[in-house]
Amino acid sequence: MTTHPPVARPRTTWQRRAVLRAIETASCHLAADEIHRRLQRGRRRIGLATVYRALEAFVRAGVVEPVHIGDGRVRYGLAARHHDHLVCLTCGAWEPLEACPVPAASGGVPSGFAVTGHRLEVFGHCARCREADR
Amino acid sequence: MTTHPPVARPRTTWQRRAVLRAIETASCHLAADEIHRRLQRGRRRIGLATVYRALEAFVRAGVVEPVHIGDGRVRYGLAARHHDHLVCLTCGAWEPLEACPVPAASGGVPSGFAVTGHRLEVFGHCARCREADR
DNA sequence: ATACGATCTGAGAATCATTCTCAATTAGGA
DNA sequence: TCCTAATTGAGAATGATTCTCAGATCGTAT
Repeated sequence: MTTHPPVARPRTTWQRRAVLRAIETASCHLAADEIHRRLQRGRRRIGLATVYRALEAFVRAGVVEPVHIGDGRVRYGLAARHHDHLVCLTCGAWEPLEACPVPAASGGVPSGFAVTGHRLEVFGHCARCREADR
Repeated sequence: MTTHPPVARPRTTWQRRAVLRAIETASCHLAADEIHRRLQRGRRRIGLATVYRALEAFVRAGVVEPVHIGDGRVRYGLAARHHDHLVCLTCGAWEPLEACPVPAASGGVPSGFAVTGHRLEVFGHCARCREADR
């Protein structure tokens, strides 16, 4: 038999290309509505629901990675990039951590598990908030 | 001068004690509405908004730690406990990582930043999914 | 113990991100 | 080109979280 499994094959549309391009060219992670707003600047309109659907497809495909920074909305970035962050529990500031403190060979991971990446968030209070708090 | 800074000093109320106790006695992370539901079982009623406010206060105080697992709601656990996880990108399985691969002295953190904790998520594909995928 | 002011609470409305609905459009293989 | 399933847009629906405000309560000073 030649029939392939009933798996949905994603289509290539200008909308999805636009969403991916927006993420690729962004200097930081973008929330869905930010991507949507940026795309409104072009000639053709794109619906917010479409942006969400495209993001869902990319995340499922492993191309894009969702990140929660605690402000109530999800941000998206290329999965290939490295994402470790510093989060201030007082003001909510969220900034990338340059040096990655996670050893390449992650200890404690079961032998059968194939590691493809990781995300580290370091919590605490930033200098500014500690200063203001005293 | 004896006057203390105009910083809000949190009060101890039975509601906050109940919320903290619910988190402490839980076997896993709880979402706000789960905590609320558990507390409804007691004699006295407690409002959902109060649960959220208590959680906010505890998170700000560094006692409780919020965790996003991607289902659209935030879960809470004691900050003292360690929370590193293994996430399978294929089946979505999410399990605690016993050994913590993150060095105690997190490198790359600015000197002014007071670290109170961290969260690590290691992505990949579990043995079971890799087996089923071939 | 009592008084008083600041903080906290409850209930429901309001907000906001995300998902769903459905008719119309479109990608892409035959 | 044709056909069909996948995709889209607009707005409604959903669901988590936050806000509002009057009344209850905590904790310090008296």
